[in-house]
Amino acid sequence: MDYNYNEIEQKWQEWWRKEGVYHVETGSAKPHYYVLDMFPYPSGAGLHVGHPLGYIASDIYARYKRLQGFNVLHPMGYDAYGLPAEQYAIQTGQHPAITTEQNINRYREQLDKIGFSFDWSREVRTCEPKYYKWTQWTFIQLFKHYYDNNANKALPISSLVERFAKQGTEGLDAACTEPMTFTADEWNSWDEVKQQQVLMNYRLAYLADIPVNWCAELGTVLANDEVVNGLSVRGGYPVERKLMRQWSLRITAYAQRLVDGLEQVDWTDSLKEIQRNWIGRSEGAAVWFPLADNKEHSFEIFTTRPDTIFGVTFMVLCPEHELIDQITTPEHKAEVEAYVTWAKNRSERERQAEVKKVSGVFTGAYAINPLTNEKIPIWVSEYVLAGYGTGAIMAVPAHDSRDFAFARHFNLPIRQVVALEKDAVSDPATWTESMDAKTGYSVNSGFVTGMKVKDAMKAVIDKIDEMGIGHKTINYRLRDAIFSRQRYWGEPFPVYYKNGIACTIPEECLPLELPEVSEFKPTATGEPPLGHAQKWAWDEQNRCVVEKSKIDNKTVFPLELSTMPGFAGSSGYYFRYMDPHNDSAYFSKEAVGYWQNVDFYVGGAEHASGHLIYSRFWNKFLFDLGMAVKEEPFQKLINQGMIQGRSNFVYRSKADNNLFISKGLIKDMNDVTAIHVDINIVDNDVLDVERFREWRPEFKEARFELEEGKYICGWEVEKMSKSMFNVQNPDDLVARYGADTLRLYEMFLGPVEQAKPWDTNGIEGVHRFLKKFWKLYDNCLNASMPECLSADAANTQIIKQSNNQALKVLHQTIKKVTDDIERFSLNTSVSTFMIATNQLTEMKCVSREVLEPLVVLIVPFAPHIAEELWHQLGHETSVCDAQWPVCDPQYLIEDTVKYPVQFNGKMRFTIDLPADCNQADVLAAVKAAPESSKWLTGEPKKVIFVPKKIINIVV
RNA sequence: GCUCUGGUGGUGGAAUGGUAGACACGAGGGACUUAAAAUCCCUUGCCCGCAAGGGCGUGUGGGUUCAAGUCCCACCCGGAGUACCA
Repeated sequence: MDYNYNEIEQKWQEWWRKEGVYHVETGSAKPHYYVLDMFPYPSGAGLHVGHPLGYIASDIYARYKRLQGFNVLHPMGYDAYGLPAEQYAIQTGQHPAITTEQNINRYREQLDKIGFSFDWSREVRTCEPKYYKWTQWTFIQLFKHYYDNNANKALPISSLVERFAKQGTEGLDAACTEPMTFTADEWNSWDEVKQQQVLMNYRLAYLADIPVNWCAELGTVLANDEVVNGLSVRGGYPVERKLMRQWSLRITAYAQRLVDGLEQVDWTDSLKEIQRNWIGRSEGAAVWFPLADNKEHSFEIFTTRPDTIFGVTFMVLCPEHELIDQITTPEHKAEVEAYVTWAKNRSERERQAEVKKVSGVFTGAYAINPLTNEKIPIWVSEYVLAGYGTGAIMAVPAHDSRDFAFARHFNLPIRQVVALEKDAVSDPATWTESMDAKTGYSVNSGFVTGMKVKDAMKAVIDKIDEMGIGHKTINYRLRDAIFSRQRYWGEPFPVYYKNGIACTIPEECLPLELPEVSEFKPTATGEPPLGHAQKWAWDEQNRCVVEKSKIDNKTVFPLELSTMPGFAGSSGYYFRYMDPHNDSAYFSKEAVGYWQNVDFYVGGAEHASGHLIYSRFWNKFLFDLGMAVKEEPFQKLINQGMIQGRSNFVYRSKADNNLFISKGLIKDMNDVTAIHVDINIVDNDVLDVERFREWRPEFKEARFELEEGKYICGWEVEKMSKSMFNVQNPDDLVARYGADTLRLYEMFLGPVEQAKPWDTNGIEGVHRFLKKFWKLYDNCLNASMPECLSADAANTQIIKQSNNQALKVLHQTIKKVTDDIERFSLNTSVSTFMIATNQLTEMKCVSREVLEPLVVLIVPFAPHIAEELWHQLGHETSVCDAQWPVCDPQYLIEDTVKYPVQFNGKMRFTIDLPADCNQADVLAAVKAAPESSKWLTGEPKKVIFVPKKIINIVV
């Protein structure tokens, strides 16, 4: 019987569904294991071959764990809110919910064909009210909590209110936007509006004025990558930096815990490094510098190099700094204002793209160095960022490369205060770059001169502390997360405004459902799309959403018009899978108590600094509330590499527009134009010329210069995109080769974690392998298995002997495949299966003792063929519940070792020797070998012998 | 600029300091076939050589080691991310 993959795969997919083979129960005597994929955004383009790469890897692991006896949670869902559906809605009027539903159905169809072991009864969609109810609920909790640095956790706002009423800010150490000090009397004297304003300073979800890219023409805020040269990508309208009142999450309160938590998780060092860099913890000092003209006033700077304070030759403020207006002298006013206006309107992207262009302006004002009493000029420049530290720096051009570039550009003095050796001082005028390293000794530095850099840092901090002008401090580059979007297709905020005060709707009234709108665009007055909703006001008495016309600001109030960003719904979705249908809680105590956290998480590296930070923050907050039981959500994590496209090209003659020249025949690339050609009409770089002529009307009359009867295309690795005609759809491959082949091939392509170009050129080989694998079983199943097992007496000895060899192959395979899965080297396990199959075929193995465990080994990789063969071998229950075979080392023992013999580290020949040889035996054998005479004359200088590995003779 | 990551045959890749190129693809040759498909067998890193054999070889240049694709230093090139982070 032939390997009829289409029939087999369909049959078992249906059977698995019917039998509920992948249904998972919470709470079982078995050990639990949670395998999660980053859920996809269901785009209109459908699934491409890059998505399944990670899903297949995690499915292999999930199935492997199940075969080892674990109760495995392996769910899937959709990150269903997002911009593309909304953009499509604006263009066509089609409701994003409809588009999203269609796309989800398409994704599901594609996923189903690949044979994943997902428990679909646990599916979540972030855009469904019963799901986003809990996103909104979490937001309300964030709103109702603040971060107490002494308790080192989130605490209820109500306890903060009590504290303020009793003792004001006395003894309070809490995360906040602006530091505040007030007494209990002051607090109690304030009206509700003022009190609420103060509380907003502490809430973990808070409103603040944030600079955003505002495009008046589009009536919306744009992301950095939607702005180029100050114009919107869409439409080319002007974009300005504007302060807007936005919801933010005080993720910075958790910065230290986010750094510390990395110690507990099993992630790659590079990923941890990315996160550490993103959080950007840096130790340094805050120092107050008084103004020269008004010594009563001073401003705060942050520096990581307090030891270099004797080398300060100028100060720099960011263009947003509030001090600029006050200190700029009249003669510099015009120039400074012009610069500030220009710099403020530049996007962050622009500022960063032009690193090497130095710009800035002198304010005319001076500060006093508190340690030297020197008068130093104050400049303004965009290289100092408002969002980091205090937005002001002390510039030490000799020891900071950016300060150095600035000083050179504006001819400011440069003074060396650190040297590698105590007397190795040179003239900075001769330098080509600054000396940034934190090594060496302080020079020209008053009381720290001669100290090591590290000691000088400490000495300066102690000194400024003593003088009361500064202190040691820690800064993080992590910023609070802006949580408002001026969009339609997202979670509504459960917030209404009572005389300007933000109030959350009662938790019992959740979810607050996304209202219908007449248009998905912003309103004419620049309000977000929810401004179009007629029924979008909160009736406090009746606790329901009512018509906007009923707003009286007494009992009916306006609702928030912004919606939440994409990361809102994806930050805690892994909890919901544990208990997806719970209507009374986010998830039950029992469910989280059983599953704990995600054991193994697979997803793209592009989420290294976004999703993975937000999720960890979300989890820690829920941990503080006593809901999550683990501080870290994702115990082990791997990133699947990006799949790049492999484009094909045809070459059109510049002299003749209908003539296409095969790649090998082109003499000069300048004579031809390379044109992208659809990879679906190219096979192993050979163009199907007939299909090419049909492909597009302009190629109908195409003529070809062929080499050996073939048109050979060129190729290049590029991004996978429609415009380059290099998109590969998994369905086509499943139809042509079957899901098992696709699964194996995606793994065979290379290490899961590495980026690689997609190329179907090798898929035939994997498909051939499955055919061979099938044949290995088909041969003996046709010959009727039982007879193969119990051969008559005359053959027993022969069968036993060949069986021993086959068992050795089996156990080698068990060992290798198990090890490979454990270290996610899935490409090499596929090779191992190929080797085993070739060897067993050659041995004509017919032993059930060998072939049955082998079927179980391949289940994670190729579940369909495995289930079919399992049943053909006489089983009635699913192979998914079989037992993972265990390697028996007795079959792996080798009697002889093939020793490579090296002379001076160069391999010259090999020699077969008994495994228990010692160095003397091996050396004697080598000396006796005829090949040695060429290399060995006289006694060896030295012999290195590594038992069972190698012998190296130094002559 | 910064961060991460990669660089091995014609291609994808293998090799946990110990025989570089496993396993595949492609290519070439052959068997089977009326033919094709399918299948099977052989060859296939580069150079010299009829061969035996030898030399070279993991981006480049150094270094450590009996031994380096693997470890260290410097550099070159590609990919991804990015918030000039004081």
